Amino acid sequence: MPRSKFGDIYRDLKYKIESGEYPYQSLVPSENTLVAVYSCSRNTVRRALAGLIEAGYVQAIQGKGVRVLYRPVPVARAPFTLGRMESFRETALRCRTSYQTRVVHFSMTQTDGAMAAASGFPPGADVYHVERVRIIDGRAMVLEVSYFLRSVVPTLTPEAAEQSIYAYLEKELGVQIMTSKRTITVERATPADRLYLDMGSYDCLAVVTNQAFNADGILFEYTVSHYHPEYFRFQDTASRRGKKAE
Amino acid sequence: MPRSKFGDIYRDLKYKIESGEYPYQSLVPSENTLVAVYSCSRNTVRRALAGLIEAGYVQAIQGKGVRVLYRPVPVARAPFTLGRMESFRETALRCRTSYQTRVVHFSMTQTDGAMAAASGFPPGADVYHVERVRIIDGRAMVLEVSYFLRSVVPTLTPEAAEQSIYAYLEKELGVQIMTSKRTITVERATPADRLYLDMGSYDCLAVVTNQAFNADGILFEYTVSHYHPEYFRFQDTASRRGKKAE
DNA sequence: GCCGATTTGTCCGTATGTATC
DNA sequence: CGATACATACGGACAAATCGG
Repeated sequence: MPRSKFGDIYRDLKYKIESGEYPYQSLVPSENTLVAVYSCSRNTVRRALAGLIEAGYVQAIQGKGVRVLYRPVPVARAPFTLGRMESFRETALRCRTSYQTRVVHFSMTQTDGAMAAASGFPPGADVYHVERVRIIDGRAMVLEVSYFLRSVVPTLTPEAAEQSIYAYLEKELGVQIMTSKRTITVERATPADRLYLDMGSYDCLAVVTNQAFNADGILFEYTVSHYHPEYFRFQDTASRRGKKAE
Repeated sequence: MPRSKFGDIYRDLKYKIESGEYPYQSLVPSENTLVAVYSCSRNTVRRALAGLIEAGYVQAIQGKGVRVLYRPVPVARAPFTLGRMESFRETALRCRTSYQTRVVHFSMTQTDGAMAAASGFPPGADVYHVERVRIIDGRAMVLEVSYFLRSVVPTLTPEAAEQSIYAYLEKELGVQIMTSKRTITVERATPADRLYLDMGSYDCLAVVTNQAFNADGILFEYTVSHYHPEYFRFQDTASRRGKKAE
């Protein structure tokens, strides 16, 4: 379902880079060449390139060309990588591992003052409270504590939570995540972490708090994920100019 | 030094959002309105908005408008925040804290096989090897192990490393970081960490590995930073569509 | 439910500036 | 200097989504 031309070009170029057709340190064809290849305007080519730049795949150099910075990641050191906006299920599929979700808590409650301040929910709002353990290759590696706003997510069941909640939200309720704010910190393992995860001798873990907004700009999900250190990895790319020059 | 019109508009809108003129959940003026306000084309307005979307400040909703998602962060919980591309010095200044850098190792060496594989440098390349401890408010909080490619950075001194290396590179050598790839993991503290940092009872820390490319697309810096858990925080925003639709 | 106005999303063409070679 | 390549900016056109009458 190609919904945009620049998206098609983005994916095509990305594939050509990943497959080695445009190797590390080489220059991709010039914008004008790509205009001819894809039969589109320069504007459209530039939008596709902008996506690759943001993804860290290439770097544009004025007057020279667009250089490939992508190199395949050694698989051994990438058991579980964050970076893009994807669900646990998508991540597991991408990594080709067996996965499983266990719901260890499910209830309905209301936000109190402290929780509202931390999450961004309005105080006294009705929310679902779900706690899940993510299991990869038989090892419990993530403990996720989630809250869903009932005014946006009116019905939620432990069964849906056991599967992919996002698939359920999108297909059954028509709720889509449009924007997502994430914060990563390192914190000491709590008793709950030790109870549910195979912490071994580790006493800290990676904590990712996530706020998700739907298409109406309403904050409807607040999730705190506790990752086992050995299964946490986050990748990121930053470019200096060309975007905002702050 | 306003070097681009869309940059000016981006900064102006950002300021208006931060100052509360466009409050949380409100809609900023429509694109056509902004075109009239700033006397520019719609394309230019849209690029400014694209920057705000990527920064997580706003969310565009087709047919409705552009909604403000920004809310000021509680200062108490933000001692030291990564997220943008900035140097230690810039971060310290932004957080209005006293800071200090101690160079604990300085040498010239060559990359061996394992190091080359991890860093991305070519094997056998001449590099500077620098280890620095970052001190904030009297507490040693970051241990940084850096390697600089000598073919790009021909001269480097312990004195320059004690100050801001990036300022030195940019002003003295004309070397600029254009693209930067970052990976965040959580790892067990090493003896070196315990030696230099006030680890207390923590046995893990946040590890940020960084690869920096210059304007020619050459990888010239590889840095591994070990952050004390209490002083590490990373923020991020993701948007679903409008960019690449992968 | 329909229609029209508004608003954002996509795409095109063109022109000019700036950096590299 | 000229040719090439990316950066910025302008203008116009149509599609898709939203909302109100």
